[in-house]
Amino acid sequence: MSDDLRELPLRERKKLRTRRALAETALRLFTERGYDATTLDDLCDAVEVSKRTFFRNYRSKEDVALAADSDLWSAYLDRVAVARLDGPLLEALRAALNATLEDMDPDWERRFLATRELSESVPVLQSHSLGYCQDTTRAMVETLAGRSGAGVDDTCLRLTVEIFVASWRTACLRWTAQGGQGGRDGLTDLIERTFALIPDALTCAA
Amino acid sequence: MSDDLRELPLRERKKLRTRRALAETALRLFTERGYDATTLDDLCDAVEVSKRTFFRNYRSKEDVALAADSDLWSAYLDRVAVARLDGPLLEALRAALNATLEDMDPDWERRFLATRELSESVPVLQSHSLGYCQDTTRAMVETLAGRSGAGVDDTCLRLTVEIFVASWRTACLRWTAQGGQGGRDGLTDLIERTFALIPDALTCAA
DNA sequence: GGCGACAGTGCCACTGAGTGGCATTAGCTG
DNA sequence: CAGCTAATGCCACTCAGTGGCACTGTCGCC
Repeated sequence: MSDDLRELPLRERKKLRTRRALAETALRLFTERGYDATTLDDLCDAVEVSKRTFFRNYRSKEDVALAADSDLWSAYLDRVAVARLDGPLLEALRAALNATLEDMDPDWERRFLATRELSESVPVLQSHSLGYCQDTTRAMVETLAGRSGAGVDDTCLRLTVEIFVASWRTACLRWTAQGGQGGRDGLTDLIERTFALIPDALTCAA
Repeated sequence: MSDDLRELPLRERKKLRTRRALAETALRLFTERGYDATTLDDLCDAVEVSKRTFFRNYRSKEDVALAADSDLWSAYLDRVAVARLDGPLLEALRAALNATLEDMDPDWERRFLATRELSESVPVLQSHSLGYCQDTTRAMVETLAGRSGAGVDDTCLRLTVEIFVASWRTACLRWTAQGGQGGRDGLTDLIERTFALIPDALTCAA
């Protein structure tokens, strides 16, 4: 994931730099001044880019705020697409998630925590973030269904993926509430414990 | 739920009528012309209301499109708040959902199906709709946690509710894909079958 | 090394969602 | 009928997001 490759054409390098500066500065401004209180003009001013350029890099104000989320999901999808995935699906998906988390850029963790905190406190970001989860779910179901042929019940497959994502979000929520305690390992740990709770969750009494 | 009560003060009646006209017309226009292609000015023109009045009734363009969703969730929350809920929580939540569905206004079913179809095809509505689910989840966890004291593990409780919502959405997705086949009973049926699939979903192989 | 092609950018004008303020209307009350 | 107040209409404004066009820095080619 650490693609600091200076071996790109100069144009690509510049563009990538701009992309990163936008995401980085956006996260800082949104956190410092608040999401609504920060206009895109403010952001573009700070990065010294025109608004038009912003929209060539990100589709919306929400998108740039959730860049760290997006990075994770796209890395995860890539991995699932090529991974072997043997044994119980739910377990395999979790293993792939752990592997993806370990492979993320060292700086990603900090950005991700800030993004999660922001997302918790801004409803529109929350919704948008859930939209990402949904898109990822859909893509995963397609990938997995295509791979195992028509042998697997579609509803069952979808349900598995939905439960996977629900567990991830539950773990993630707690991690964020703890201020990202334990860093990446802490998160992995919470994921493991949350998944272990699933059987209890199905049977626990009111 | 069928609150066609003509026994309200005249002012309230008018306001309610406007609210309903907005939701009804919005659903029709969004379906006929497309969500993006319909501006709020178009809608307000059709209902003969000022845009200012629209925003006194609904918080956003997405809100009015998802009014049927909102109706369901708010009715469901009301029920969960007063229901008895004995036995396994997941089962109790499902029973409460069935009961809520049965109690919905006769016309609600049609509106809901149209809303679901719209939501499937418009990303921003999809996200917003997921936001509703999330808000409902949060509210339910609070209600349930408050009721059973500190005896229940918070993470486990949340996980249960998340799995409940995930199952509902999976059932709902299929119902919508089938064009609402079987109406309300068909939906209830799908819900039952989807919930029955949960154990399989946890163990099914890749 | 100069030169054309072209991706990426800046600038400008525009649409449409959403808000605040204030005057006006219409329903309620005595 | 007169007075109160909630609801509405109207107007002006901010800001997200888009389309068009001119410009410039980078790359490839001779």
